[in-house]
Amino acid sequence: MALNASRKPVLDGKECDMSGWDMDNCPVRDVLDRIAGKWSTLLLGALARQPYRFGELRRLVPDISQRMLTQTLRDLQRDGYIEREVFPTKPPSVEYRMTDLGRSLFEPLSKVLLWAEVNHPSVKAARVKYDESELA
Amino acid sequence: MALNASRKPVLDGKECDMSGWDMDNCPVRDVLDRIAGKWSTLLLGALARQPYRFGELRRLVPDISQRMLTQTLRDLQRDGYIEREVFPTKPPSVEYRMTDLGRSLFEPLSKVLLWAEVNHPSVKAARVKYDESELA
DNA sequence: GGACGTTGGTCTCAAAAAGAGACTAGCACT
DNA sequence: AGTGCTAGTCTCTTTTTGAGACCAACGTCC
Repeated sequence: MALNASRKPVLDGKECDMSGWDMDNCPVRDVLDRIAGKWSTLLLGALARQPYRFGELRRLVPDISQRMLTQTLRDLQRDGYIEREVFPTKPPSVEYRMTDLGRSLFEPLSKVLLWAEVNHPSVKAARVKYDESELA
Repeated sequence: MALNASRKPVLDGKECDMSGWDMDNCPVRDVLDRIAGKWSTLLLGALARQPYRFGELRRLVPDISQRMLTQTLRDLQRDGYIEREVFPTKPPSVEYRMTDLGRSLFEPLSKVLLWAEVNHPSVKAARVKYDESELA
């Protein structure tokens, strides 16, 4: 059984030590499952810039359904990342804005978004390579 | 229409300026949609520590189905974050390990994981508060 | 004054994704 | 000979998501 050539942590243990993670009651999963949705990061990114109203967000993210927009906003609100305020205009308008907690989350999250933007070519190249080797 | 009280960017524009995002062909979405899956970050976190075999990962993440484990690993492999190597043992064993690209992604990603761990109490508190105000 | 647009949703139905569990093949161990 | 290990795949059911109609109350246009 000489498989395990290099079994030492790749990252500094202080930065992110998952060894103590309780898989059945994992705080990281509990938090991440919510923000890992298809639309969550997108909406957080938009609201990190400025507050938006429901219809503005719908226009900003054209291929989201109203159903998912409502649901995602509710989820983000429930977890405390955004606030919802109704204005008694006619018809009533609703504004969504980021909370301090949301901004605090978006700080590290924006780093990942930036990574994605920068490394998109590498990922696309990897896909091409994989697909080529697959059809062989 | 005095809704828009504070419409200036919340974060430093240099860090993450989404203003130029093309929603119809967005690199960030293209990359993130893959790693935003329920299991992706968990597997990346595990493989960031050390290489694992299929069965080891299954035992490490008990509530993942074999089907989703296979599929998620394939997706991560296709995007170039992990490598798959088959050893001609009997029965054959398969080892998964992180690539340099994967490690480069996991660096900012681990910051988000850390945030989740640290701020889990705040999120749970926000949920309680929301649920209380809802049933009123 | 009646048709139409606007607001922020909800409701229903269809499609896609995910979960549960049986099944595979070849070999080792008992 | 029976059992278990390996890394999956296949099928079936349940959950999630998407597409689109519908809502009520008001403003505007003609």
